[in-house]
Amino acid sequence: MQEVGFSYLSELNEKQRQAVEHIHGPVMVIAGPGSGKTRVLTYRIAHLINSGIAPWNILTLTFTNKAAREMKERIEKVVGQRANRMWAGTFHSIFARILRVEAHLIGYPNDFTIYDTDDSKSLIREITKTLGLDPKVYNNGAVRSRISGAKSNLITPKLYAENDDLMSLDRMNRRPMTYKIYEKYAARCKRAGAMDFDDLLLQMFRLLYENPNDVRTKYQMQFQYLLVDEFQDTNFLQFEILKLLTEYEGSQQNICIVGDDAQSIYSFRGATIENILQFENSYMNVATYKLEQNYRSTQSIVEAANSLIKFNKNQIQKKIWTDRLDGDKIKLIKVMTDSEEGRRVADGILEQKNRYHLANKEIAILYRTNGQSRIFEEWLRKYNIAYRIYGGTSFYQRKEVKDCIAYMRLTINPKDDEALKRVINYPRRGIGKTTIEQLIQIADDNNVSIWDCLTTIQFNGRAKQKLGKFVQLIQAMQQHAQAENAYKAALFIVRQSGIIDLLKADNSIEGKGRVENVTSLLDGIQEFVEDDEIVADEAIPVDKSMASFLQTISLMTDQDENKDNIDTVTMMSVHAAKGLEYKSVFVVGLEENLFPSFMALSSPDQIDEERRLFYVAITRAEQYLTLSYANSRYQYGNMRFNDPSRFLEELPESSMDNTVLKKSPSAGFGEPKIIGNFARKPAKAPVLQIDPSTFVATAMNKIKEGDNVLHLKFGKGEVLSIDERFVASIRFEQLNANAEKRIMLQYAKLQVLD
DNA sequence: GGGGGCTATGGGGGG
DNA sequence: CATAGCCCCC
Repeated sequence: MQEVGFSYLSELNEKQRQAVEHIHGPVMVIAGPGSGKTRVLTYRIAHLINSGIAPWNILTLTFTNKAAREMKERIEKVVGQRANRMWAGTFHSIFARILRVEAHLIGYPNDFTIYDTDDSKSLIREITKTLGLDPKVYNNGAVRSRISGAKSNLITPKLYAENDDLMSLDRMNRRPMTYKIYEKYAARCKRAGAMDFDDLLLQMFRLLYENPNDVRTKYQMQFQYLLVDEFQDTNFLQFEILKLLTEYEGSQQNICIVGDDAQSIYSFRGATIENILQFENSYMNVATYKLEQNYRSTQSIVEAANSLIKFNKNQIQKKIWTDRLDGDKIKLIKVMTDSEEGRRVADGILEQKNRYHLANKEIAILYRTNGQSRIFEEWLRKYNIAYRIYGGTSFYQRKEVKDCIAYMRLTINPKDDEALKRVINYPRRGIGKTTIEQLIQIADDNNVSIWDCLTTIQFNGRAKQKLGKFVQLIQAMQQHAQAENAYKAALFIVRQSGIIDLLKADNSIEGKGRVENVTSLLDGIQEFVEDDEIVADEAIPVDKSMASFLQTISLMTDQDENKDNIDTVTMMSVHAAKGLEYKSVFVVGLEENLFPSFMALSSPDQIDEERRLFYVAITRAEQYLTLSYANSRYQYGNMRFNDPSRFLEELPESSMDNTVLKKSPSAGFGEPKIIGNFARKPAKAPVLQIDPSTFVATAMNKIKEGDNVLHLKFGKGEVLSIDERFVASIRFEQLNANAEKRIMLQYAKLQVLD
């Protein structure tokens, strides 16, 4: 066992220490904001490992992949590299990884496609049409969320049709045939070898449930210790899977859940606060620990949060407190228009940067809806403040990027009908609507995928030749994907499909942006292929296939695109800010109909959720909290007038800064112009002082322990050890002295120095 | 089969 | 306002 450099137990308060040391049996930790929840989780895992539990017997389910990665890095500092053999990730990514090995047992290909929300909706639309239903009544978004809700509650299409409550609600909404769409939708996904996000959970459940003797036992034995973060945002199905993993003859039920009912903000996607409330009833002898001391925020902020959350009906009783009496009171910016709000917030940021010497990355602007980002973007650009927007229409949702990805999906899984429909006639190759509709019909009649139709049925006339050429194109792509790495295969796809030529023909600014986006996608794949650093589990062979790339990008969360080393102001939705903290936070758009959202106004439960969301927003702030609202703003083309948010009145007078703000110092800027639609690329790795032209990579068999090496990304370092799989542990000068990077020599960009 | 232009409609949060 | 879907015309 590796010597521990310091005693982690001494870094914990009494309650935290108890939660860390209680390693056997079910444990529930109720953790208020900033109460050291992450610290408890990481030290608990470190403690498990130091107690002799094998890392690969530990499964940690987090809310983002980034959170999992950071947790591993922190644990590594305490117990050393073996920490990397533990399993940690989101529910979706861990289950996807397991299903990639086991899916054939439940009738899916191991190379299954993951359907995103758009794929699901377009499939639902198609089914609605073939059933002869009115697509306006059967709104695909509404139907999708019904199906999603059913799946999240383990309701099969058959059970759905037998469920009076569900059926009568559908009748009330004039959508009585929803159950039929659900049935067809499930069959079509299966036929396409595709899983939607809910399926990653549902099929994982099926896998365990239907294979009780072998597979279920295997994973029960594997995951002896379970930790679940943000438990308040799990749904019924997720809890059922956890139960399957922990409930068996002789189980010690070593499950530790961490959460805060006051921060439950995902009921719209099926999360139920019931899970946290029912946990104590689901297991025998649950030990509960409440973490109530807030180490993050100052008095004003904690007081405001406490006062606010009291307006909610139901909650687990707790008293959040802080001993940080320093810090400013909460400022409120009141303005007439949304544009003015943008300017005043930018002013505020500039002022804080000057007065308190804040770095950009210590500041965040949080909003209720992603659409609000544009105005702040304009003003920050005007003020030359570097910013980064998370979420919203992300890079991978851009049309040109999705088109390329659809070809890749089709190459990996030709049964993927949604991908096929997207590209069969893009770029144009003379396969028209009629032909495609016929194809869909034939596929449906024979209950096979469209691809199977294309390759088995003889067509006549014009269509025959055109369809034949398309099949040949995809087959050529498949051959390249087999023979070459993901980058080269992607390059072939982008060129041979004709996409890149088509985009290059458009010389407008937008057109150039699209070409740039495709280039960025290719760069991203190359980076994926060439990356020599191991960040995931050592136990699992590194998979650099195109299928692996596709899985990675479809399960990325908004926070996962974060590159910490870039000094930018963060802009994101409050939902996306969950779990994060900033020295200074601006929560903007505090108006009725916006925050709380107009969608929530009719239901007290939904207002409570909006309030919890606001609670999450203000508790992200460590030291400076600024709130703002505008009397009027443009929404969907119209000027709207809204009252200040009711939540503002729920904050205590004593926390608020009531001094009248001086007129903004920068009133000379005038109204911002709307600047063109710039392509937003994923952030590149930071620039290093290494000259690539003099860099010569050393062959892997020439690198040995004790060598001083130069790495293109991490700079100078020393090779500490090399294991049997040619993974080198290297300590880099410019990184934290405790952090060792594990570099795969097979892909390494290392130069041995004399 | 392809393209252009018009209209209706949505309108939130995300793995 | 943005966009999807539709109709109509070539």
